Amino acid sequence: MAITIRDVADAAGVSTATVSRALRGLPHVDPLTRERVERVAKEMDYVVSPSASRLASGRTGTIGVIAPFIARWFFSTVLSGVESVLQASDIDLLVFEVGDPATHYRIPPEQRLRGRVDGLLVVSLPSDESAVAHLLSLGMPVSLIGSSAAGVPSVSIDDVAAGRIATQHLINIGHERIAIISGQPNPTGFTPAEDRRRGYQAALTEAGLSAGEELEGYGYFTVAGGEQAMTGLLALSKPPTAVFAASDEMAFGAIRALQRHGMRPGHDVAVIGIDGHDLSDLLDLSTVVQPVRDLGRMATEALLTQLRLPAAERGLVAQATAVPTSLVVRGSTVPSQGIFGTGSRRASAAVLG
Amino acid sequence: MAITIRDVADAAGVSTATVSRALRGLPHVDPLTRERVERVAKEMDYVVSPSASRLASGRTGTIGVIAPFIARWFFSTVLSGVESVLQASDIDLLVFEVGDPATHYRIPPEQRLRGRVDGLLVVSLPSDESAVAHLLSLGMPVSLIGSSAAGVPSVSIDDVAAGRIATQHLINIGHERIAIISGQPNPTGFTPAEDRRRGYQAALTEAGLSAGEELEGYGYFTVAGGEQAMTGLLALSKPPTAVFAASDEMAFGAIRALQRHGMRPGHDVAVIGIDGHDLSDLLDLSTVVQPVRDLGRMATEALLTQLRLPAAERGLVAQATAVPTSLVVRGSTVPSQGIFGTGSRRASAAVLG
DNA sequence: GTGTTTTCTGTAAGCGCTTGCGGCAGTGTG
DNA sequence: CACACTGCCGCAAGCGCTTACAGAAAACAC
Repeated sequence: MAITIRDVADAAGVSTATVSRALRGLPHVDPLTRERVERVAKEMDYVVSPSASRLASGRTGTIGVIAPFIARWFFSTVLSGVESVLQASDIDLLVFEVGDPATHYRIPPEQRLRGRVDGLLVVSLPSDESAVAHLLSLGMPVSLIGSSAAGVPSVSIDDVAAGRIATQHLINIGHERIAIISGQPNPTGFTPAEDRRRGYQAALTEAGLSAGEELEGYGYFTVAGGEQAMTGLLALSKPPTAVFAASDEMAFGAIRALQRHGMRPGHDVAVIGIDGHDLSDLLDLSTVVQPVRDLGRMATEALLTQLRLPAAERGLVAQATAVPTSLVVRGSTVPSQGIFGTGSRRASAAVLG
Repeated sequence: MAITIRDVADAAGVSTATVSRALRGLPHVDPLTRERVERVAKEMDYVVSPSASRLASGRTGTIGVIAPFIARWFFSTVLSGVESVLQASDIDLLVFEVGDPATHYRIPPEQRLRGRVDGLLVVSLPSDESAVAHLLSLGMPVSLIGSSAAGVPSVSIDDVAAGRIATQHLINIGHERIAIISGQPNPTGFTPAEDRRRGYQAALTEAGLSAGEELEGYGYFTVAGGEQAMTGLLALSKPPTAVFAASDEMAFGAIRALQRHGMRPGHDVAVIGIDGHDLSDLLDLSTVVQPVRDLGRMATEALLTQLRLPAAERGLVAQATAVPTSLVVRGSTVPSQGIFGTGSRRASAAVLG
């Protein structure tokens, strides 16, 4: 049915070996021959059979992305960054959704990977020693996104610094009773939650503030998780005046909890998140922006670089790249503006007047 | 290196053919033999080589998802629905991000697909005749998600009905000057935008209201697009009192525009969207909820069913499935409540009291 | 008991590429 | 002019499966 390399070879008057070499840009092919083969192949609308090529070469031309979820902002944004790089490189993208890092996350078993992908991008790997070991035992290039581990290349922000920046901002605008909402301090959780908390604590300590343990709220990295944690904090006899949420979605949840209590973010309680979520602007949320799409992009490029190297030279460059973040201040941390920016300010003024 | 079917065959004392048949659950294998082969294969930790299997069988065990974007709520949610079905079936998922339907959307060229996937899931296919034709010419099972076309199986909501329901709701709560924000009436746009507008117009007509053309706002299906369109509407000499946005993200944009103008959604201008976006609850947005994850799930199941059929029997069942929606009313269409639901209501009550 | 099925299993021919190796011109070198 | 190179190219052996097809054995019929 479909035309094969044999057909092209015959039509071009060369052997299949030459067609293969010519089409893949390998050396040892006469420029004129190459040109002729390319022309013939194009005319015949020939396209290499991926399966045959993979079987013969042992390479799959595919990389896998392992992520806890697909449908959440952070992960889908990373994914689109990955895709953008891959599009130019005719490498395929295989997606594995593996569930929550804190609970049922698990790297697809070797059988699911072996022979399917040449390399792996792992998003939000749990800070579990064995997970890292397992990953390395796969014997293929790996690149982490959004978390890091010794001995594995990774691309992420400096989470400790991000937590510190967010917290310092709250301190700078005059808060002293500052809570945090983050993921459970779970051994199998993932490092960013832990690191951001460390940044938070460091900032408090540096400012001479104490971080009461009752000001640490935990929850899933979701709107619901943030809402629940914030609700808990509001129930304290002495609630915080400001909250640092370890993700924008958690911050959204905090905002929601405030709303439900008839309070206004920025006005009654300051809120800041981390991420630079698409909708943080809409919700007037201050946040430490991380270039999520670039995270995916950079990690992919690093992985592709590895893959292009002969296997022997790999792994010598397990680099951990930290990309810069930027603080974006919005109404949720500017008391005088209230949560809804211009609009609410006017409305409030009207009511108050 | 890796162990092959040959090794298993030798260890089990049978031929490779028998191993192949036994492991794939084909008939004509003695139960005892099958059991033995399975045990040996397991002990040896054998896993079939995908490339070899694909080359020999001509099947790829992979389906492709073609979507305009990956990082937007609707698409990533569909994708996760697809994944959830695939996870149980050891079929691989290849993702193709193709860009905006209204502009540079284009189905990956045949060469990119041939030999790579057995079937295709196409999300938000442009209502372009040639795109459909191209798709069918691929000669592989296809299933559309979120749009429909004659002769191709599809899973989507009834967009006309959804538009009508949303608009009727606005009419029901007393509005007469109702605007719409939707995508450009572009021939290469995608059908939902068009259909939702038709539902809007039908509802107006049925209610004896006229739809002035100046009340039709256009923009991209994004927050920015919605904001821009809403801003235009607000600049009218006689702005609408209610707005139906063809997607929740556009509705978010509309809300944002209102905020910027010092107006409150639900209070000054009613807003309703379509989608049931994760954050519509947070923004107190009324919306016509569509079960997006299920869309992906159902389409995938339909596709898998097709793939399991012998090629000859396929295509006879090009069914267009319409899944039900549900109207969720929130503060953005309940004037007395204002935008912030319970919280604001209480606040208002306090103020009013 | 012979002839016919049925059930199970093996043989072997691919599937369409890649790649190590060798051959054969053509070009330098002494 | 013999020699060794160098540059191109073809041969052919796989890569690890799947799947007609055929054969052997067991089960059944008469």
